[in-house]
Amino acid sequence: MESARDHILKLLEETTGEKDLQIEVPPTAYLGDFAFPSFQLAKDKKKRPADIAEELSKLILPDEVIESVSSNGPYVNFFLQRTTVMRRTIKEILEKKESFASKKKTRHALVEHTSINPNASPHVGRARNALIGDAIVRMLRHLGFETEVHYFVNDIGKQIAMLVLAAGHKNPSFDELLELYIKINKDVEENPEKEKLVFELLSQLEADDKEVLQRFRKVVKTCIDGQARILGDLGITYDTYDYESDLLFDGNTKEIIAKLEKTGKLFTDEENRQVLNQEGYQLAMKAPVLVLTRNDGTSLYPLRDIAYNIKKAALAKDRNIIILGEDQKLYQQQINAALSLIGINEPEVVHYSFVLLKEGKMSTRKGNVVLLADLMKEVEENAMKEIVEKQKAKPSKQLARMIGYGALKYGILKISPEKNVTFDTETALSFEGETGPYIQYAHARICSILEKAASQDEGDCSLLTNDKEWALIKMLGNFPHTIEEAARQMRPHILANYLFELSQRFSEFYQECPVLQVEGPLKNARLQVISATKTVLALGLSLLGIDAPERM
RNA sequence: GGAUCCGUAGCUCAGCUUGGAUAGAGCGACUGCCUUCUAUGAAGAUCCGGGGAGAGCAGUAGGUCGAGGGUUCGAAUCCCUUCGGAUCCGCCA
Repeated sequence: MESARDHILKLLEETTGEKDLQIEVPPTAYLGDFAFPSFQLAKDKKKRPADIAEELSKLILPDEVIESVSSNGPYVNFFLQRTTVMRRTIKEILEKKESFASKKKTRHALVEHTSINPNASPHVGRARNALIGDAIVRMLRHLGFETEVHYFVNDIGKQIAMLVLAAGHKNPSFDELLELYIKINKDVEENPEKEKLVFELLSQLEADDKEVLQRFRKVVKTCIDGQARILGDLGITYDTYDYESDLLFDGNTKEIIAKLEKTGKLFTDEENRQVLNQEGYQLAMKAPVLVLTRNDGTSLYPLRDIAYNIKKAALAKDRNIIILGEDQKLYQQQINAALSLIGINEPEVVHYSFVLLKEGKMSTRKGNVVLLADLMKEVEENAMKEIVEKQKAKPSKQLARMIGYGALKYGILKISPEKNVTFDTETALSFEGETGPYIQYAHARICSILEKAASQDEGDCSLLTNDKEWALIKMLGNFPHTIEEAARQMRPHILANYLFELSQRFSEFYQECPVLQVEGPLKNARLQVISATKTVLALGLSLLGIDAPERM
């Protein structure tokens, strides 16, 4: 169904003959529900903005959706026909339920996210990648994208080789890996001769030594299984794990070299390595080159990465998305430049900044990290304590997880990706203010009201005359536009912020508009309002990967 | 040294991509409401005064939008300079 927003845009475009006009929400409600600023139009037509606005306000006639149109200086202000819009919005949400604002599956997307080095238990900084990626996946799926999720496993690096060395022929558990990893890093740093052993392992691997390969595979498997279990507990899953080692002897790398050779940008350096000249791509480097092979012709990581990107580009039909830390920015530009050279579409990249600790940066190598698994445990325990204290719901591990993980996820997702986050446990554990549990709580309150209410008959929306009711329903009507924007920009925090605001609108509404204490058609109408609100809250939370408990 | 991102209330952040009406939230502070618990005062009370609590609501205080310049009828938003923080700048992956 056409939203009020689209309806106004259509009328404006018909009236002015212009396209791609923008409308906005006025700063205060008494100015209207939507507004059209006429500055741009005035510039094009060389008229005074106020004149245009006045003219338009007379040309656009009220209809079943628009109650009145007026001009205020350079703005055309639209007041909606509240009853109609409220009735339509509520009807649509109640009919479509969790498929509200969804679209038919007609498009396809590939999203690569997380892709943590398989060396240890993930820390909260890495979690940011997974959470952002997962939310984008969920939003895309809702918006009609058949979406496949990929995880790239860097299983043949020096870091893994060190871990293999440290593990020896033993079979360390996932929990032991972190300690081993820290120890071996220190060890190698202090004893340079150990480094030789590391490189020896790597060259054995590349020489296709089956026994060494097995040792690598075993450690990597322990690691990936452990990481997948933790992320799986958070509800984050992957369709495909792509192993870098599979690209090692892949003939594709040879083909890529051949293709690049034809561009004339590839040269062999004094050490007999294949190097790509990247001048002319405005890369902020002292020497814009990308080294692709060793002198023995074996591939270096960038070449394998290009091969991987080509693979993904072939799979991704409409959108090809990757989530990367800000440290990968320049490197990804290099990869993109190489891709464009051989006519491959580059992926859409979301870069996020790091999570810092009060004490400084996190480094798995040095061991100064907050492990995701530890934090998950802590928020769960914290939530359990709250539940027991409040005694409003039956305490259960499941509920404590819903609330605790909700707090954790929301705390990270509400911040725009390019912002540095200084992580502070106390804030992450808080359930007050702009937090996941606040939103979950609004949802749970609605559930218990609906449970107490007997009748669910058709209500009469013309009885909804309170401004808070209108503000709440208008907010519900903004949901489709919000997730479109969040998915288009690949910025889940837009949805997170929306849900908080929606919860606020609900609380304000409930403060002024009793539901159970009124009777008859008004009661039914209000029950429908909160029922629709519940649907949107639960749906929105689910798109962020957050559960919406019915009691808490 | 070069490049990119960030800098908005005491603290944490939206708003910036697409310039536009009085720059918005949350936390913390103060005030009130609501809900709830409670010792106690008088025989007692659904009332009054006291105390506590809160995933509830509101009001108040809190701003040179890091600084300086420019473009524009109009700048938190665009451009330049500058300061502070983060990140990166061939033989790691």
